[in-house]
Amino acid sequence: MKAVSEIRRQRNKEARGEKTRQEILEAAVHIASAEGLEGLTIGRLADELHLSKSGLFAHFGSKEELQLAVVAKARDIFVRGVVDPAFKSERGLVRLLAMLDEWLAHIGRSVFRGGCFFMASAIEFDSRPGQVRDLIAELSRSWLDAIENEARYAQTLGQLDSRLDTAQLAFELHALVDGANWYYNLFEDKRAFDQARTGILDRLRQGATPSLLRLLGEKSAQRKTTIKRKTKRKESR
Amino acid sequence: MKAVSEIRRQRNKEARGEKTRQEILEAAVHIASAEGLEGLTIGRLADELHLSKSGLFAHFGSKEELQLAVVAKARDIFVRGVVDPAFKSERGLVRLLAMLDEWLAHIGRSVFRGGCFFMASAIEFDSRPGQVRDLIAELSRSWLDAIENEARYAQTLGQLDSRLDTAQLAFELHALVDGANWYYNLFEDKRAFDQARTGILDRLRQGATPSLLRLLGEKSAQRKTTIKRKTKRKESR
DNA sequence: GTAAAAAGCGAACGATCGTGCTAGTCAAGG
DNA sequence: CCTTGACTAGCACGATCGTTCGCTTTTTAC
Repeated sequence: MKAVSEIRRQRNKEARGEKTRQEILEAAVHIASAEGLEGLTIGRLADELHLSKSGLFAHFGSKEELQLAVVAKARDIFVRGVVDPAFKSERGLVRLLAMLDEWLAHIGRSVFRGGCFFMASAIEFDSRPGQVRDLIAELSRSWLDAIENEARYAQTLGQLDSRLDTAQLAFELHALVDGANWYYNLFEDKRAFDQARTGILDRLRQGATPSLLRLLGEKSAQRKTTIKRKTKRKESR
Repeated sequence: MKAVSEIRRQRNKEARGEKTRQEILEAAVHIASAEGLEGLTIGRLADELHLSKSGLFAHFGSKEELQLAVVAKARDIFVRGVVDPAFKSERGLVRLLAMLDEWLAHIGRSVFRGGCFFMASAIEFDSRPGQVRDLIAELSRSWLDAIENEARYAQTLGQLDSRLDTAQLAFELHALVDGANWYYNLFEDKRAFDQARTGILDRLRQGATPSLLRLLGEKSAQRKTTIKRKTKRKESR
């Protein structure tokens, strides 16, 4: 009996409290991406959801708790939209490419109005000590590490030159997506993604072993190498 | 007579109003870099400068005017700290490298607590239409163009391969600095600049003509190419 | 069915936001 | 010396901020 009731309670708890909590966070993460985590205001959020300020507030207890929950929610969305799809690819260089492609596509889908949530909040909080900053840094670090790890695994598979500095590679790949996010959101120009992809493929080609070059050639048959593509100034958003 | 009085008046205007105005902007630009242009508050700014809110406010007339003035001030600082020094180098690839180096050094000096002012405010305002956003976009664009132009000039000098896509190159170089700014401010780790420099030199080497490779070799004699440097996990801040 | 617990609302708090209005200080011109 | 115009302070405004408290409604447990 107790077991059943607890399950019921659990189910119900998720059906009410947790459900609205998730709805709140769903809206909050979008506002926060546009207005910033600090610009995200409880009154505004309550209005948008037709809730009372106090009722909403009770779910979190403080603004910092809300911000932490929003960051966690953003991670969930990132995992579902980027990590999960990419991890369906086989490990190694294919997955590495998938991670970056899914990431770029995720940004291009404009899931958040303010571009990549983590890059925006990283820059917003980098000079603002506290739990929120720590969480953002931790999540950013682990994603950067995931990129590097996949590159290292590609080395063990003989897909990437084993002398390659994978930390350097991960930094550059990340930077290219970073740059695309900046360019796309500031200039509203989707060519950012082409440029990022071109750069990414160049980086990988540069470190690829001969056998792998063929694989890469297939994966991007339509794409010529940088040096052969002169600028085509055609707005394509 | 009229001319003299006007000059005097001008001088005085600069000696009083313009002087405090500059002092205000000096403080404002630093606060804005840490708290964001929106987080920059008039009350806070007035306290810091021991001025009354209304007295300070009168200098600008609206918060948006203040923000615009702050962005303009940030540009001045950027020009003085990055552009001017770099433009002492001879045109072409040397100057291109100087621009990027000065830029990285500028960020590394932590002139602003929140990292590169324009990257921070670009991300803050990219989904916030208005004059401020437009100004930031315009200044960012012209700096990116300046990088590309210098690369193009290097082509005319025969320092860079003429088949190189300079827009792509400028994008990647910018992205590397962008990445360094992100990494440095989030992780407080100066290795970001080494990684960015390594990437930059690799990009330039990649497009360099044979004669230029020697020049580059001198300019970075102590620095090996990426593929030979394995990660040295030594924290160096 | 009833008691307990969870969820949500309304009003109010002190603080601070951006912005006006009024009056006073102060250097410069006639 | 008086006027003028730029500069600054004081005060107050309505709005909104994060947060608290007490109350009502809904849901759950037995």
